[in-house]
Amino acid sequence: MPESLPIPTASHRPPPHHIRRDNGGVSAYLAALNAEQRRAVEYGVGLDKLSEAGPLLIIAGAGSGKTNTLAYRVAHLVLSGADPQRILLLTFSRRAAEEMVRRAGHVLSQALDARGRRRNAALPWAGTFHSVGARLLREYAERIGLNESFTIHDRGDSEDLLAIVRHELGLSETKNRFPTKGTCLAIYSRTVNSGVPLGDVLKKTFSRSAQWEEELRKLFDAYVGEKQSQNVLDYDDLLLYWSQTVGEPSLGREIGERFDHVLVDEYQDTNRLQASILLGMKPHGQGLAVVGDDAQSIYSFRAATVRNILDFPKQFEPPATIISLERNYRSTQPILDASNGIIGLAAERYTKNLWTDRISSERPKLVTVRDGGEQAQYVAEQVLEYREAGIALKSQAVLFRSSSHSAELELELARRGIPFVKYGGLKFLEAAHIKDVLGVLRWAENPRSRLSGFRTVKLLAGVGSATAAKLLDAMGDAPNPIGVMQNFDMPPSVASDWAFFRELFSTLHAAKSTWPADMNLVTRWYEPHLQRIYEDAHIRQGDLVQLQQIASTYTSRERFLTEITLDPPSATSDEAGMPGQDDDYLILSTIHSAKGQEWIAVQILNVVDGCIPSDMSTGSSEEIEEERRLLYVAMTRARNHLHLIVPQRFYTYQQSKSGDRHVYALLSRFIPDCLFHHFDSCAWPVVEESTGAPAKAPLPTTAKIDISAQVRAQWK
DNA sequence: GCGACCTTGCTTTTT
DNA sequence: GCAAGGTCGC
Repeated sequence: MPESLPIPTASHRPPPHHIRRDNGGVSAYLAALNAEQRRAVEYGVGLDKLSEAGPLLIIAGAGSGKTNTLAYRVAHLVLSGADPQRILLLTFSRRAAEEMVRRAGHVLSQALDARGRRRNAALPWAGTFHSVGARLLREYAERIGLNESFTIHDRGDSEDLLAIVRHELGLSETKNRFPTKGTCLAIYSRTVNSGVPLGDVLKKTFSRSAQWEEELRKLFDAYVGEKQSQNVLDYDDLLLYWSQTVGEPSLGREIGERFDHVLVDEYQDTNRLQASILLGMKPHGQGLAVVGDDAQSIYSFRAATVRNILDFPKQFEPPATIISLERNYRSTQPILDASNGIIGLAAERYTKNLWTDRISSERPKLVTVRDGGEQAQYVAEQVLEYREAGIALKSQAVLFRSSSHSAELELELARRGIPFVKYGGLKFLEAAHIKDVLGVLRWAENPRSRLSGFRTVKLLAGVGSATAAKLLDAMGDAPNPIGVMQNFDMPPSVASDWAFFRELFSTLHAAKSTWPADMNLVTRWYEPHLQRIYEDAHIRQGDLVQLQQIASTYTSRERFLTEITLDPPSATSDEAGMPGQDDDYLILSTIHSAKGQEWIAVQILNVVDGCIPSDMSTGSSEEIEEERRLLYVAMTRARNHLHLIVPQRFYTYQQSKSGDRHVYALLSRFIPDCLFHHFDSCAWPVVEESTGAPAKAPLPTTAKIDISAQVRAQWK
């Protein structure tokens, strides 16, 4: 992963020489903060007992220096005597966690240098809820009835296990239209994360599956039992077990007391389960500080709820102190005006309008192009123009709602030789060959993982589901599963492959810390199977090389397996391997993955109905409101230049039933006429006046036309 | 019981 | 376009 890209709110971050030695006071370096930021940083610090500070809620608008403020607070706490080992810093995404640690470390080391002091500034307890949960659970495993060698299922694994259980319960008959495994997992996950009873979840969010409530309940019960007997946890379990653990008063107190300060970033993206974890550890809110912006809540599909941040203060007695940051240091006023206009039309809104003193005469551009191809060309030319003007590629980003929206642009960039890195939407863990290799390692790590075992033995030519099931049944409840496996009677046709595998497995299982050598053993063993199973083996081989590289950065198999599941590679590059730090490259990113970042120039693709809002998300008004916030998040990433691209027709995956796959598009409903004055509307390329299409209003039609040949080119 | 072949479905965002 | 699921011949 490349070094973090954005320039952190440069306009107010103090350059090093601002940090001066002072006469023992701790706050000289805080002079660069504005009054509200400073209040948030200093809140509760300086009390006799630091941990006596009551809970704090910081409502921070986009670009208001939120992350910096949290980073300064961490640094300020440490400089005021807090022990970095006893600070818990939680974020939703891994990228945000890294950014936070980087900035806090930066502030801290500058301040320490300025005082001629050296201290360990590392923050060992900073990370996502899921990764911190995994760590704590492994540590407390014995005491809460878990086996500490548990492995973690990613979504694909969870779906597969659910499918197996469903089948065993006889719920997979095709005619009865029982929900798919993906839907089952979504229902399960929402129920767990929202803390809402299954019946209500079905009624509210999955009404089409509501008739299956009793069967689903049985399914989930069996699913949970299966996970427990296989010694595996899924993503939701990392939060659920953590929550249950701290819900036990004695354990809650013990774990809560390990941390004097608990700080949470992007609090608007947490769900009820996460909120219950915080409450379990800090029932009175002592030392608890959360930061968020309700206007940027974009993870409700994961059961995140804005209520969490809105109801935070009154969970406590006395209620939490609220500080809001409304000054924006990132964008120019015209960009903010347009963004405020968009969010101003939201049905519900709690934060105030952002303001800035960064004046500019350049309004955001609303650019109408004919189709996806022209959109790609326009964006590429714009990028080059900006680079000519001195804006590095790294300071520019192209954002889109869905990962697939950038396909045409990626081809165009490759054609023009513009290097780029793409964030989000990566399905690394979902590729079959990656799952194969990880499955072998997981089985070795946790021989009771039936799912991994099943997948692994079926790789052998001549072993199908029947033989695999027989083996795993035999291993199932045996006291010594390895022994059962080594003595298992395989059909003669598999004898030699089986012998090879047993040898590999006993090495893996017996080995003491031969990581990452284990990984090489597995890939070498897997190689012939890869060649046999996949026609495009050589392409997949490349992914395995990448996997090996990642593996070599971890100290043990357990660390690797945990981290690769919780933090799979988040970016891809057009070049082989990720570019180095010194290389310049354009950023492509889903809007979700762009959260918390900023760039000098931002272009947003497909600002049309069907993309933003996604037509997958127009079912309820809540969903539509979230899509509106998504556009707001995208727009507020821009510092100086913002382009919204409106292709008049675009390729869609959805219309396949009627055959036509190109549809005319309308400008996103989030930019109605009354907001046009915030934008410069134009058409591109500039057309001859006689045939010129009106720039402002794309054709108001939903008629479909077929230009399938051009479409197919996308897959070449 | 295995595995080659065909059909069907599915296409959002993330831990 | 791709993967999962089902069918059917060996």
